[in-house]
Amino acid sequence: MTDRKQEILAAAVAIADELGLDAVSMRSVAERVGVTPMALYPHIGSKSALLDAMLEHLAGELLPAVAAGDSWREQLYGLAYAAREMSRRHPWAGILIFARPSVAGDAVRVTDVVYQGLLEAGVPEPEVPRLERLISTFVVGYALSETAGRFGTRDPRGTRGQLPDVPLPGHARLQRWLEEKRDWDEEFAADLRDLELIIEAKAQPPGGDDH
Amino acid sequence: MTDRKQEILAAAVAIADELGLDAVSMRSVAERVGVTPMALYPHIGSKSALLDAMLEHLAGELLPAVAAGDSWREQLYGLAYAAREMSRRHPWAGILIFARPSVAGDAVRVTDVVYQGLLEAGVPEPEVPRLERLISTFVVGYALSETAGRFGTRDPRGTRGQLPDVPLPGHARLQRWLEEKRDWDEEFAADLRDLELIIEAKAQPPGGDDH
DNA sequence: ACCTGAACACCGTTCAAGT
DNA sequence: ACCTGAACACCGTTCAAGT
Repeated sequence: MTDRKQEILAAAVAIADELGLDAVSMRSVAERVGVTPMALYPHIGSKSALLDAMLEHLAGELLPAVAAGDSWREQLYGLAYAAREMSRRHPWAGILIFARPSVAGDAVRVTDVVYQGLLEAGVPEPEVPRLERLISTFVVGYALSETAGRFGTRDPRGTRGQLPDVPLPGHARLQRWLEEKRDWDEEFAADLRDLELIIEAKAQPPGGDDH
Repeated sequence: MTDRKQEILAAAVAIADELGLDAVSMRSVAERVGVTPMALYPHIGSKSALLDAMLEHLAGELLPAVAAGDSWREQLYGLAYAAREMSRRHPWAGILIFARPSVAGDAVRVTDVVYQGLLEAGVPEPEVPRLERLISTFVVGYALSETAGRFGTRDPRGTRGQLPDVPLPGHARLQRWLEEKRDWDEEFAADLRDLELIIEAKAQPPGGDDH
């Protein structure tokens, strides 16, 4: 990656962090770099390619969090928390991950760490890719729901929602818990523990000869 | 909702279905309705409000799938499959659901059905809202991953991915399974069964006095 | 090799004007 | 009450031209 491309990418990430992904335009990035919009094209190809590069940058940020951790539990929890923190640093991460089919080099390495963790946990080989997708879908979805505000106003008496004029027996019965302020850190941790239940249910003792 | 607003909404949905969400512009919608772009504003307020109306329309499409089903299992499975089918009818659904904080009237009713199902399954009341978010996050995330192609090229030898020059022990060990063609219907069903494990682990017998 | 400037076909939205 | 037309400040991208 050339210096110029690096510079363009950094400008795009900075703009997305500060003003949101919609504010990333060839024109705004060019202005930040100090150049004409058309000067970007030889370096990054197109707006679409720029977004792909931003996506790959995210995977690169995630990789360092992957090295540490002895047990598969530490590895997978560490990665999940790192992904969520990344989503808070870069609130546009979730949208990009879901909206763009990506197999960037570093993203594959992150996936590989999850594969290794699940294998170590004793998940049978044919089940591992599916469970990786299940877990990553949830983790990215959760992070995105947080940053996009999907979880924000589920109480129908919230600012934007008006109660439909039909009975809501579920909400009525849960009223007490719906009024409580949620701790999203705690909820994420509880969700991961629940997903661990699935892993443990699949896990088999590691063959006849235990090490 | 006035006839005109109905007509505008239908035009927007049709354009999104045919040409993608990005093709939905005030100008393209207006043209389809047979009117000037500015004529839309008194009826729908803004582009953002139009997207909110599209989101609410999705919840309205989901509601009929909710009525049927006797057991909580039938209800929750039925709803999950209906959501996935809706996402195939309207590939823009997932993006909109994740990107926009929504508590439309009908969306709350869908959530209420999930609450009722989880309560009936015996999940303790304080856990129900969290599990609803866990499940809905996964279901919408899965549907979006499918339509956006996130699952498409996870094999690093895929069309777009080039293998990084680092070893990938997980991929290496799973090579046989990664080469297999996936059945996404089957995978979704298997994922739902796994999530049911979580529900069952939380479930308690329905109190001392059985109804 | 790298950048510029003008141009094209698009956006959402405001505002004054028409009927 | 409902719609139009011109205008403003934006988009991504192409193409010919400059150094």
